[in-house]
Amino acid sequence: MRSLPSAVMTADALSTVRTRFAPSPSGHLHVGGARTALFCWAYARQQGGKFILRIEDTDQKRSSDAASLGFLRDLKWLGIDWDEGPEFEDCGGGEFGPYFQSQRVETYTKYLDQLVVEGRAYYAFDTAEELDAKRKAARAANQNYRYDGSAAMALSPDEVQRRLDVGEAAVIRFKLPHEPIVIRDEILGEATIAPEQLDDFVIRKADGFPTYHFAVVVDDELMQVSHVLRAQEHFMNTARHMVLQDALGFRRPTYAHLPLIFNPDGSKMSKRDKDKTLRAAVKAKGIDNLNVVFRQTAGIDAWLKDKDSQLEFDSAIMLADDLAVQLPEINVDDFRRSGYLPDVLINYLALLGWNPGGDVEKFDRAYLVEKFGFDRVLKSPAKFDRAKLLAFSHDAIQALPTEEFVRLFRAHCDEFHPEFIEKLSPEHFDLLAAANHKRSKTLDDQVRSSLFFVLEDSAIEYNTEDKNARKAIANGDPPGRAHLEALLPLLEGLHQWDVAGLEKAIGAYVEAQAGGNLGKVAQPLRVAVTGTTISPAIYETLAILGKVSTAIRIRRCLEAFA
RNA sequence: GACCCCAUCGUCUAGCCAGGUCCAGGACACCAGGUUUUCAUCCUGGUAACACGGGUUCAAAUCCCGUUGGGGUCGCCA
Repeated sequence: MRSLPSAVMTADALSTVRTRFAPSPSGHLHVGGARTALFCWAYARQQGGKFILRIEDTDQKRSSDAASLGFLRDLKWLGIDWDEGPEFEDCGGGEFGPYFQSQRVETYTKYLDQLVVEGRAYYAFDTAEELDAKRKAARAANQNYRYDGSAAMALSPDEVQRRLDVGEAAVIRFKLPHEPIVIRDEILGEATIAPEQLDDFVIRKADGFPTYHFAVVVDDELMQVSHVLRAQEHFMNTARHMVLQDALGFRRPTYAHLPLIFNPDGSKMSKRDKDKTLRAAVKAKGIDNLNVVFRQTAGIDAWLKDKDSQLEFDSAIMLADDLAVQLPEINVDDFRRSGYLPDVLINYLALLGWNPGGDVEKFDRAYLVEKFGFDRVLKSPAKFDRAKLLAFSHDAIQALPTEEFVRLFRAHCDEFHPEFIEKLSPEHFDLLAAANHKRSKTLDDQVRSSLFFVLEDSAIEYNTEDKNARKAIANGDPPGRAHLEALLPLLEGLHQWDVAGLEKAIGAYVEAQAGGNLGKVAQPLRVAVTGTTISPAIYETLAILGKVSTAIRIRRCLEAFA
């Protein structure tokens, strides 16, 4: 270990790198949060420091334990492990806890009291309604609203105490100093904020909890956070945090504000986007066409009207199914369900707002850890491009050895599509997985087209109007229909029902009756067993399906197209 | 509206800080052709950007100023 030059050891410098990811536990981990966590983690790992996870649950209205657990799993799935924080599997713990802000209220109160005693903060008794009215009035008059603390500060200490004693609701506000505030940011550079741009902001809510600004500042100090990496929407907040640090005599961490991640249409990528999609679909279809379950669900009207309200996860899935709309993937968990590999998501996310320079864009965690630096983080927002993510996924899936793909596909089905595990023998499942490998872009994208394997024979539908199906069955000389009729007894008499046996038998038929053109025979077969022209290679498809189902489906198909 | 930040192909971006090697490179998407028993791949080729206007300079995508455009913030949310 070499020692640092003494010049670096200023009062503000924290010698050990400690980064933190500090989400509020509302809902799942979304991709923006995941990227912030990723960069925090990568920087800590690179510097041999610590990565801390802290749960910012100071909003009693929103917090829920189940939600906070959900994204711990998401983080682990991405391969982002934390040294300190909530204990989960082999992560968490640490000597600077508790890591849930709701359990640190006493600590905040101590510092809050200190500021009040020192005259740097004061009680204020305005109601939310009063403030709201003033804000609206200011806006109507085209004026900037700033809180006027003169009335609150004019209150004598005795008067304040008396009103507190009778239980009047009060917040504590920070008395903003009058000097300009210079924000230094590793990514954005320097910005000077005039004190008039800020006002005496609330640091303790009426319910006794600190506001975000206060809790962040206290915790970052106490947890010895050296580097704060967070989304750019917090840039202005930095000024508030800095004046609080000064008032409290705290050290100043290094700040780095990350560019935002947008939807392709330029709107901010939000967890509300799913509900937005659903509302639009409901409105387009008309509420009367909704499934009765939903029409009768209490609150569906309120949900339709309130842009901020969110449906429960299961309800959203059901409604999307009912409306036949695809919900946008927003959360890490959504991408997991969609069959993306964690390494792929990590790689793509890392490229949003950062890159290692040159033409390199495929890399793993180790490379990110080695190369990550604030100097290569972009300043402007990036749009999330699902097509590019899909392309990355495709490459990664194709690079997998087939045995590995089979293993991952089985794990994916275990969790999300158990019917494939239940209805197929282990051997046939493996054959299906292997047959799907080279057609797959994700672990999930061939599930829909493979459904015919697990459906009842009678559930296969033949759409005689379908152009491709008609072409396969009715066209040609002889037409596909004739091939099916000829093949039926041949297949029913086949003893070796596996890929090799089928290839031999059908291959021979093709040579003799279809001029060696496999497509002439494979396509009718495909339509017969799937109802569509889409399936894995035909021999694999038939081998997995089995002789009985194949024969039944060929008969049904011939009837349908008769 | 006020303040702060930003600005290269449709998208993510390299190049900019240390001006010339950039009539701007890569990837995704798109288009055309080819391979393939379907689908999906795969191969080859192509279209496509320095927001605009002024400066500085022998020379500007790169430096400066302005305009325009985009974003963020302005909560007892975080």
